[in-house]
Amino acid sequence: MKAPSVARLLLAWYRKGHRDLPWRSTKDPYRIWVSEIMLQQTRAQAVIPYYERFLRRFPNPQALASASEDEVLAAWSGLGYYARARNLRRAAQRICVTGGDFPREYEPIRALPGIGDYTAAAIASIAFGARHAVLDGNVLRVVARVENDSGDIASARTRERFRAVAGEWLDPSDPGEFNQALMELGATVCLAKNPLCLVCPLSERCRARAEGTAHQLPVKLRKVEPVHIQSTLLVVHRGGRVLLRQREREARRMARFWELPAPEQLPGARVVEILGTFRHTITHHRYTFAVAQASVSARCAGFRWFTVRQMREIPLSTTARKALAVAKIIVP
DNA sequence: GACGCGTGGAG
DNA sequence: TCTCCAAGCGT
Repeated sequence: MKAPSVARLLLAWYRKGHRDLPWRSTKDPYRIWVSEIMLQQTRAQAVIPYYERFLRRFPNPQALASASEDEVLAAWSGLGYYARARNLRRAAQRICVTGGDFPREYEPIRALPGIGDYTAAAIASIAFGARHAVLDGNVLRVVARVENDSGDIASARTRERFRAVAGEWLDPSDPGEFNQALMELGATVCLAKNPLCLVCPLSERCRARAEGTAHQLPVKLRKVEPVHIQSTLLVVHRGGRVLLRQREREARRMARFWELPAPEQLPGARVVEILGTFRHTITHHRYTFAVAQASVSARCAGFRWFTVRQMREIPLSTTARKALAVAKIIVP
């Protein structure tokens, strides 16, 4: 008797029960799109509240396209990778200019800003049933283990090989559900650290499990050394308002975000008292910030005063949020 | 191909 | 406390 296919095993497992995530209950390409962008390098748990708030605020591409960049960034603030939000808005504008309907084919979807191979395959398969296998971190891990393939997943050759395997596995009758099932398996069973092989529907045909190599796959060679940085953020408040500066439009990262000044950015400031410290990591940069209460005598060109209420309406950096929490001006 | 980009959770 | 990394993309 022929062994059941990967797709059959996987879909049977998936249909038996999976996490109830809000974007699973829709085929609206706009909602699928927003969820896929938010999920890039971001855990589902972190995405859920942002997804729901974002869609209430921008329920369709037209609403998103007509919003200001600051409004969109404010809704994204805290989620990270802010280029995603800028690209999302730009893509919505492009969609609205070209008729207002979300593209239905892989190629035009792939051509939108912020959409790469993964996201195009995810949207095309989930929203439109197109036969494209997704290749994300979950799929790479599952394929590496089932095939017991120790290729470096940062290399293009390995990724092409893995993509071919996922394409072989793909269930042509429901590519979208198959893709989600494969990613769900990676997210909940075929875990990076501690794979739950005992409950895995693919364990019978998993070569890494047979060889005992699951925990060391997939192989990723490159590694960036962390850099430790110490700095100070100044909290200047006066009459219930706090002094903030805005990053330049051209800044490489977090452009247009409002943040607290460092001492060198506010030369006239006088430190009154150190209120505390906190840590924050941005990619491989590990910051330790001291939070200092400070005062200024003169007016501060390029700065603006914000109330706590106003801060909810602007893109506010997470370092500023953490520092203002240390200063007990906002609640974390 | 290698980097840079945010954040918070898990172990 | 520290490391690793989670539904990637653009340069």
